Amino acid sequence: MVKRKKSATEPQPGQPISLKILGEYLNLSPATISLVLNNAPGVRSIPQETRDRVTKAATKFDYRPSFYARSLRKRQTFSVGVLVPDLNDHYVAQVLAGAEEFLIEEGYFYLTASHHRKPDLIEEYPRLLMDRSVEGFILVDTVLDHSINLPVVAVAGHRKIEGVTNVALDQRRGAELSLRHLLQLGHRKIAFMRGGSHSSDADDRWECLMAVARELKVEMLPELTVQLQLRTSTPELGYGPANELISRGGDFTAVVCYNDESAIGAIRAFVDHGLRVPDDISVVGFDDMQSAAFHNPSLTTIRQPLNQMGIVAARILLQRIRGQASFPEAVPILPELVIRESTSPPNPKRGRAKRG
Amino acid sequence: MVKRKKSATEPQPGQPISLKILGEYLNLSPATISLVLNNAPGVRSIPQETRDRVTKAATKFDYRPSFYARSLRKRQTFSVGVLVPDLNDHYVAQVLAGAEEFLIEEGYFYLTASHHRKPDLIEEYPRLLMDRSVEGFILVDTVLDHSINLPVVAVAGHRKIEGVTNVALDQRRGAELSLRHLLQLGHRKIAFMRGGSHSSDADDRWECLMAVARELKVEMLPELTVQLQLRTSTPELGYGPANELISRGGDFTAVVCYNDESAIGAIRAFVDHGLRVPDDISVVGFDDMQSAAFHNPSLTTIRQPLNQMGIVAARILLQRIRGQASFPEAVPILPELVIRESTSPPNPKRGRAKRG
DNA sequence: GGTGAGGGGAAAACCGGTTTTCAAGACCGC
DNA sequence: GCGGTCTTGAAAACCGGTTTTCCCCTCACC
Repeated sequence: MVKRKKSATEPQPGQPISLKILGEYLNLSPATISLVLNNAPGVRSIPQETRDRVTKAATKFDYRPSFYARSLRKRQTFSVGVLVPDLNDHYVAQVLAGAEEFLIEEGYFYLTASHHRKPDLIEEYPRLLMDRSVEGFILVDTVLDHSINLPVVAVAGHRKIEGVTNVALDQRRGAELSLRHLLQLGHRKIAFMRGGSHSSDADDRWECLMAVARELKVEMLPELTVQLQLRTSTPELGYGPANELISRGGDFTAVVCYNDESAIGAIRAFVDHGLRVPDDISVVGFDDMQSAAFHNPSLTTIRQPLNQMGIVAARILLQRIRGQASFPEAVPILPELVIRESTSPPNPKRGRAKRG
Repeated sequence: MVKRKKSATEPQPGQPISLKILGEYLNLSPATISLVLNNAPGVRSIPQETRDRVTKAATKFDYRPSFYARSLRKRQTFSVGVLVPDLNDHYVAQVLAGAEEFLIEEGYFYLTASHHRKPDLIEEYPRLLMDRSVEGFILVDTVLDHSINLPVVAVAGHRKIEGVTNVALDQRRGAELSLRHLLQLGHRKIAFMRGGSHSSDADDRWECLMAVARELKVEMLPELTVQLQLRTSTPELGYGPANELISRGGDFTAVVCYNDESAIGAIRAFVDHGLRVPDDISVVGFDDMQSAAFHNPSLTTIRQPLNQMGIVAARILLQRIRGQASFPEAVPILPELVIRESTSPPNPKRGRAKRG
């Protein structure tokens, strides 16, 4: 009776199982096992019985291929890089959550890098991530100043750069929604906040506001416009600028804020000056962040489907990575008006008196 | 005259540069180049002139070693896994931002997975991340139910599990701060919110509250306590429970909320019932999230140094990964009381009338 | 002139997979 | 009894590094 050579080695439990170990146990070559487990073409020639032995052993020892070894050979890492200004930002977090959802579903993970809007980091992080062989990038509210030799999808407006697909809100429609709403309520004296120049949506949104204001014959007075300066993602963003508006003594009954964060800061500033929102001043935000409905007063705002935008960004990125022929050059997203408590008709009794 | 063999190949620009390519260009073996670039011991024998040629060529062609190849051989990936319930959560985002700061400084990147508190994902993600050879885990507000064969550091309380280091707030002190503050203001009828059972801090915080309440002789009446149910990270978390408190008709002048998010929801609920904060009801939050100071009213709360906790977590994790002999079993963090507008002495004129 | 030491660098093994090539034996037809 | 095809699976090359081993050459010393 000829015994089949006995398994040389029963793998030690607790040790990581490699193909070689498995091969020794099964008296098969690593190559064969790889073929079977991947159901590769060419596995055809391997009889069912052997295949079963292989899969059974793999299950038994909970064989888990080394991702790094596999990636090295296949030149695919199933990971992407994500560049954000700061994780502590509603906009960023919501977009990221959406993107993650889609990526994980597709077997991708992502490496995050927060650049805090520092130019040197915006320059450096893409390189570091490329060193780690990410297959593409998602940019959230981040403007790149050089092009990258990989697929890139940007959420929030972006200058046209070769190879960057934009997932951008239809800012023009956003401007229409907020201005029309205020006009309908009866407001005519409207103040405006322009986003900081570092924010990638700021310029586009501003231009759309100007264009729509012109069409709707709303005046944008210089003394009633302020630009955000801070790079924080807290309501402080709008607190100072709102104070500035007040101290200029301008006459206005409503403010169109850059986003919800700054709107909350602005409301705080108004309250601190004894003004009531919306009775004395109506405030319109932008984004509809999760707490907007619970603020006091709750915010009237322009909703961006941020989660959805993250999903879309991830989907397009993977399409591009997979080299699918057609992907959109830019994907427009439609905002909605959400009416809550922070806007109301202007109070006729209370024209804001000029001060100083 | 014997010519040195001419460089066989000038690398094509645009092509990734490998050691082999560089070797052909320099007429050196890949091994030699690796030695030089890493300044490995044994490089001693290589003359300065050769070294210079190597470094110069590496710079010239911007040689960037393949991270995957290197990791494969060195069995080090310089990456860690981060498990969080949801990116859309102030607590999580702040801790994460802190951790990232430290990790990147040390050359580490991290892979994030949001499990949304689903048990199957909490089970699955660690495996997926280990497949990708993370060297350790940071858990944020996440309770693991099985131990992991890698260093793990948890932020927010965690059951004692083998191999998990806790970076946990001193909840007892937090309880003291909030209760003492309310007592000092004159409150005696205090309502309490207990965190949802899924939140890893909830039980610990609750027990500390009970203990401290007993010591300070504050009654915790069953009809004045509610437990959070939702798994969201929006103020809605506290909105329902606060309504519940009101509809029970209990008599209370202050509420200790589980966190700021629920406090904001609670305030909203009170306002919706025509109650004023703090005039009718004082509200204490927990966390001191970034917008707490800008809410209306601004929140009195117990501040957790979340950013710092993230940094500490990352530092300890790296210590453990590097096998440094001593690392703390658990790291206590001290909270602070931040007094703002949402608390004030109770209004003697207004005992909350029972309804129903 | 033989030997030993040191300088310089190539060669090879390795990490753990994937993929292509190739060989041994069985079976087949003539 | 001999070439040809089919099965089956091993062997080898490869991905791009790191690390150990080893070899050759020169020079000094005896």
